[in-house]
Amino acid sequence: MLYYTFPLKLRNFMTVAAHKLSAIETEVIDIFVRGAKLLGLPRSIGEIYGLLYISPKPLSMDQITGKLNISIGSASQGLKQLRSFKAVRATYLPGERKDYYMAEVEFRKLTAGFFNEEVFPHLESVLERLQPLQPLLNDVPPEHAGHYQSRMEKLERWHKLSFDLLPKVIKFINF
Amino acid sequence: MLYYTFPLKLRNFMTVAAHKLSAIETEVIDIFVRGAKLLGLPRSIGEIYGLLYISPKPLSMDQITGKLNISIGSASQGLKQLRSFKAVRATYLPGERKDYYMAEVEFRKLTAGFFNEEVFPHLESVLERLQPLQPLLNDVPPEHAGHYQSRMEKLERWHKLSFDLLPKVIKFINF
DNA sequence: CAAAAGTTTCATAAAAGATTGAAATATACA
DNA sequence: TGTATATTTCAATCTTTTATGAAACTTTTG
Repeated sequence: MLYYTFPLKLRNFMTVAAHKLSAIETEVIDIFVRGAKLLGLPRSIGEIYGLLYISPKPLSMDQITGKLNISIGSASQGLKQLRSFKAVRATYLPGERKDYYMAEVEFRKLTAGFFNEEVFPHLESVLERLQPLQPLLNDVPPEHAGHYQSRMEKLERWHKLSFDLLPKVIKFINF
Repeated sequence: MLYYTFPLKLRNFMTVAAHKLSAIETEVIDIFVRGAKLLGLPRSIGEIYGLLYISPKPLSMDQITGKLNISIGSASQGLKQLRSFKAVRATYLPGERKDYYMAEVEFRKLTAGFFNEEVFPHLESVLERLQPLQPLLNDVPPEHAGHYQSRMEKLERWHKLSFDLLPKVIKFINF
């Protein structure tokens, strides 16, 4: 197996203390770090998930911190969040005291978990802000009242649309 | 029209020098700032778009910087990005030297622009990283070769899936 | 029940990301 | 063409987010 033996400057922005990661692990993790950023998640989440994704067997927290060179705090928090949207789960290994973690690799479960835990709640909070707007319409200059009214209605339609649509999109994604 | 006359501490995190913004403008902008964050965009983008969304007429850059109390740099960059995914467009106003900007308020155009300019390009870059992985498979310990192989294939299937799916989802959103 | 092992929490440090403002550039007008 | 106006760019600064690591907490085991 091919190992890097010193810290590797990768593609001019990702520096990994890679002496514990094989070339293939490094590349796969890189992909997930990128994916995490795309979803607005911290890089450590991408690192942890990537490592577990490619790992042939479940890993303990100290294996994770060791391989990735991240702090136990990061690992604990990252695993917690990954568990919260079911991207990772702890497995029981007989005779072992530690928890061992493995990646959920089913696309449908990942998308569902992410939308339900990370996207949906935020969307709901937008709705709450829409309510108190109506009374303010009274204080609008009369010549623009119509415009304001119609923009607020459109806003509500948008919101309702995305709110109704999201579950359907998730279903659609999962065939 | 109801105006705030001094800086307003809004819901414990959004502080607006609101003396130039009506209550309704402030609330609408607040919603878009939140939405921007949800999409991973800077708050200034949400502010600018929100202001233009609710404004009855197109606004110049100095009107935007004035009303929102943001720098011209921010406004220029923000408008540039908003233009890049067609969320805002410049309109010609006869006899005016400045550019005047108005918000694109059609949901379908917004989503299409955002996906095409902000999401899609990032997805493409993932693909590029997938290619150089194959040769590394040779250096994997034989007992795990099968596992690595299958994970990489799954990764490619994911990627293809999301790549093929996104355009369909966009179409689906727009009925 | 005490000690050890494992994990979480949280104040602080470090890094990343956004905003500013001034200089450079571009455009319009006289 | 020269001046005024408008916009863009970018290094420095500020803000927000993420990572760290030591202490607190929990669980296991002898």
